[in-house]
Amino acid sequence: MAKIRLKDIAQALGLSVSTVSKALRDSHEIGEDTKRRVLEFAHNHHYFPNRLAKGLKEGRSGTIGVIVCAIDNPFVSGMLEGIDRACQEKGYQIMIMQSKESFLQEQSAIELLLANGIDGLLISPALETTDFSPLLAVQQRGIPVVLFDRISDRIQTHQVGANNFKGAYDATMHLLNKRYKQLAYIHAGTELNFATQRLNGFLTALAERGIPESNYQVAELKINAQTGVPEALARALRKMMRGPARPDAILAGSDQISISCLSILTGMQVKIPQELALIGFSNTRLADVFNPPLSTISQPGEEIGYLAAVRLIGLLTGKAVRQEFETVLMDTQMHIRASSDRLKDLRVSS
Amino acid sequence: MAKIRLKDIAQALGLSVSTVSKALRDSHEIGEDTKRRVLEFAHNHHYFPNRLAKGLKEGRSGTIGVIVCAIDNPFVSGMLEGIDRACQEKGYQIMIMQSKESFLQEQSAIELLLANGIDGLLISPALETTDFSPLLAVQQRGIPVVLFDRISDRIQTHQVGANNFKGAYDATMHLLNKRYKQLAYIHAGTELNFATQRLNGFLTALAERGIPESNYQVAELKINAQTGVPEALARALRKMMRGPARPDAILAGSDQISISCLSILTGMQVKIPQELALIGFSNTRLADVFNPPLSTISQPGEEIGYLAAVRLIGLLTGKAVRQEFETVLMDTQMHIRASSDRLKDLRVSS
DNA sequence: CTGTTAGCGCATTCAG
DNA sequence: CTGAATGCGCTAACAG
Repeated sequence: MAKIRLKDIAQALGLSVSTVSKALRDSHEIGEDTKRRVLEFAHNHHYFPNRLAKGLKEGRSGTIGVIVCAIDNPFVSGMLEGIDRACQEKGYQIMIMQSKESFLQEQSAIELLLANGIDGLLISPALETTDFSPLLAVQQRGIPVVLFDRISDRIQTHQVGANNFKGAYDATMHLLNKRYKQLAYIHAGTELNFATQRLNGFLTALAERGIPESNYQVAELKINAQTGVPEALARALRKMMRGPARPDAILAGSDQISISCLSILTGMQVKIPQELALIGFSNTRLADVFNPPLSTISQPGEEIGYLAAVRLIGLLTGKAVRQEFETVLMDTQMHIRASSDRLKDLRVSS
Repeated sequence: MAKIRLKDIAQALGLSVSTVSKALRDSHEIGEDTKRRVLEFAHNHHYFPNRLAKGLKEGRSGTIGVIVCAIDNPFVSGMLEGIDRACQEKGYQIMIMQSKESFLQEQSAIELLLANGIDGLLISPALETTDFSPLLAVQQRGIPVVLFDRISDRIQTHQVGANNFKGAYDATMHLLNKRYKQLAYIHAGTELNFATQRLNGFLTALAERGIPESNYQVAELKINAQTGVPEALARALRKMMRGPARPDAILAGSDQISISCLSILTGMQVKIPQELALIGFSNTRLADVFNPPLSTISQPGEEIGYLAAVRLIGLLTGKAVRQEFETVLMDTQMHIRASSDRLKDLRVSS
């Protein structure tokens, strides 16, 4: 079971290397008979072409670079699963790098991937990233780029993300339909496209229902090196609950905020949903087991990854016409659970 | 910002390709002056050696193959994070494949990785895998293999996993110390090494305390294509709770079983921990937010991944003496929360 | 239909 | 101290 090369097959069968190569690629200029012999021998001896040599020769590597914020984020790993599935189907490899939300790390990831001869780049930009020129440079080198999850209008290419506007809009409408009267939206900075879209969804729903400014509020957490989400959130919630416009329903703008909210409010002895309803953007599969079960708006992570990879591979194989870039917005899903359902009285009666 | 090669540097500086190559590798046979010029030019033009060419030439790829059951399992992605960190430090790339717990998929993953010229293999074998001969074959090809998470004595190599015996032992002692009297251990098949270790930890603790057989039970879930964990578990729990030896404390043998237990028991209106205590092996970070907060035994996933990768890279760089394989068992951590703490009366009083 | 040749980018002999 | 030549395994143009 040693490594077997074209040369070995050629020698064993008394053929030349190039004949074997062509036979394996089913070239028309090789006789059926020879093809059969070669294919059989190759199969029996577990021949696999050396990717390095093939890539070097063909000027392509069959590898796609993937940049995400962090591989151990469950939502991210779901998207990676989708990307992996697409690449598996099409015979591509992936090379994953992490930005850790840092623009600099993202840049060096890009350089490293380029050095490794990736054929295309799949990227979910770091939160820090506002300058998209490195990505434009990648495109100019003839390497297609596709954005997923975190999309941006500062670069022209295929993009696949979630319909955050609609997700927030629907969630807000849900709260209004449940007759909550004093709403709050909590998020962590509107720099990012998706944060803005969610905010707009929230505001649009309120406007459509004619809710006056006195009946809602928006809190933007200031996160930095010293202050993490939980601390900033705890402060904001305390202020909010003691303030004049104490909310009776909160929409949380991110996975971390949603879960921290639940945990902090529980710690503050706030009864959910009796005193305060909570619904949040989150992709956790464990919302059912929370206390109380948490209403969520979730994004189809795996589909986003899958579609983005398919788009990129399309560009790679030149099937797609250039300049016909499209932005796909996948629908989010709303899961109503006890935390935003004032009718149920979670497992007290029943 | 086009692709830049050794040739380009050579031409620009009026040198030969080989001189440039040597200068970049800091060869002693190149003048300091020339080195400086080359290094500066290379840096300014973002030169990176072409990995494919380098690998082809050197007969190594600088790539490590990683096989896991599923990339979107949070525990797995934590280990991948550790692996990635180690590889980042040492300048290796990783190529990740999934077995989906299937022996066959694992085999084809191995073949694909070999075809891609990996220098070493990091594997957490599929649950199905009982035949380790494919891995032995990999070793015989001179490609080092390191097992992580799911270790086995059927192959001789470095192995890094968690001390499952001690984890189960400690958890069982914890339950006994809390004066629970009727214990149950639920797991999903003892084929795997780690399942056996956990079972042994449970039994050893009971034996040391002289608990008679009538005061404990072990339930093994029969999982198959039709029956998933939740269904099998629901059946087992119903039977258990109606049976003669109704337990007052359960130790759950896996992440999925732990969380499903909590959710099913809650659905059955069983009061936790008043009627029944629950502690389980789990790596979720959200145990605090569960209802009630779930006591867990967690494994240091990232460290396991990191250490395994370091071991493998050690073998690759020949630093380690062969035949001196070691098995590292990392300590698990026990997090006591409300679900197994009969003293607290979770957030009724406070 | 099959074989010979050249070259992808790099590291490494071996000459100068 | 520097350069010319060789080959890693493969594909593709060109001969036979």
